[in-house]
Amino acid sequence: MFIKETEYALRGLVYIKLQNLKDRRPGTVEVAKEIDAPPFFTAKILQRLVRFGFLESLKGKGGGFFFAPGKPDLSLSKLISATEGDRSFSGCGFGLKHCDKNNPCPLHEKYAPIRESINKLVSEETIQSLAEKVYKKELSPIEIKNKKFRFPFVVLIYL
Amino acid sequence: MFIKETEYALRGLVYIKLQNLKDRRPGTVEVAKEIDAPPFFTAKILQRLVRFGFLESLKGKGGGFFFAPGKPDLSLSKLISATEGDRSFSGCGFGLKHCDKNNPCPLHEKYAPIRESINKLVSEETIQSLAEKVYKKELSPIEIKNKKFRFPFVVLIYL
DNA sequence: TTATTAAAAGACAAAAAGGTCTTTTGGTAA
DNA sequence: TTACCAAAAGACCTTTTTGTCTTTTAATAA
Repeated sequence: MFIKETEYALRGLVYIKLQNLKDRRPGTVEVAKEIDAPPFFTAKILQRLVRFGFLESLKGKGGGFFFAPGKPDLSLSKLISATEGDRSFSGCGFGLKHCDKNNPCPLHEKYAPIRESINKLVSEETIQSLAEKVYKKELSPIEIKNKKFRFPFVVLIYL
Repeated sequence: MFIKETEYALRGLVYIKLQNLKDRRPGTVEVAKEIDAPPFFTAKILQRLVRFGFLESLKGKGGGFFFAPGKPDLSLSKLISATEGDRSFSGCGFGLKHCDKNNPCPLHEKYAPIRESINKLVSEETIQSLAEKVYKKELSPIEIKNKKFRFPFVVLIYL
């Protein structure tokens, strides 16, 4: 499971990109509300993402967050590495420090292909590609605990 | 990524079962050393596993931990549910509270099959089946930070 | 240039995870 | 029955994660 920061970052970025596609620049309060995350915490996380260089921001009236037009897409893999640190993607698929074909753990044989699928997924998919998918579909709002959300709760690949 | 408790539990249980196969009942100190985990913390975790009913223990001289002979195998899935709580296996493959065929997140289509493989793996494999694999192979010791380990560092399925 | 808006910065606090240690309890063997 | 051994119980501590809030800085519009 990802830590919350990764979860909120992932959801937040996809939401921001989705709004960008509609020529909008959402702010922290809007983002937090739409992705169902704590507002102040969301603000802090978005700040970090800006410092990472993943995202641009503008202060003042009409300000908000947006992706720089020229930049290449941000893969999930890069985002996850940034927010999760060494926790994730530590060589072997299991988080084992020392597990490979020569020193396999008893799960190695069966998990290796799964691991590869995951690697493929997170390196091929990007924040932008996910936002595009949502943009094209325009999902109907769903209700959770008396709140309505139109934005899909993207993304917590966990186990 | 699993929390440490799950990681140590998984490794510890497989190690204990492996020793049981050799008619031994290892104690906390031995287990901790072999799986490279903090001794006191390992003790606490093994205690919890006994309370869960996954494992038996015997106090006093010659005491230690062992699996009750009659009992059915313990699937990884059951163990993980116990140690991780609601964190894991929350319906949808992504940890999304509300994501399915009808309300898919933009990753749903590509992650669903991965998720299924993982579910299959953790429900089919058991502590005992993993221990058997190790038992039959008797892996050569590997060296990590000037320490030698013969027991494979099982199991931290993470992303 | 002033008022307003919104992000940046950073202090602070609460909760959860990770880890340590001491005391108690229940066995074993001599 | 005594000495000893090893797990059980639980108090306690540290670190990390999660979350809140205030102050500062920068941009915009009037």
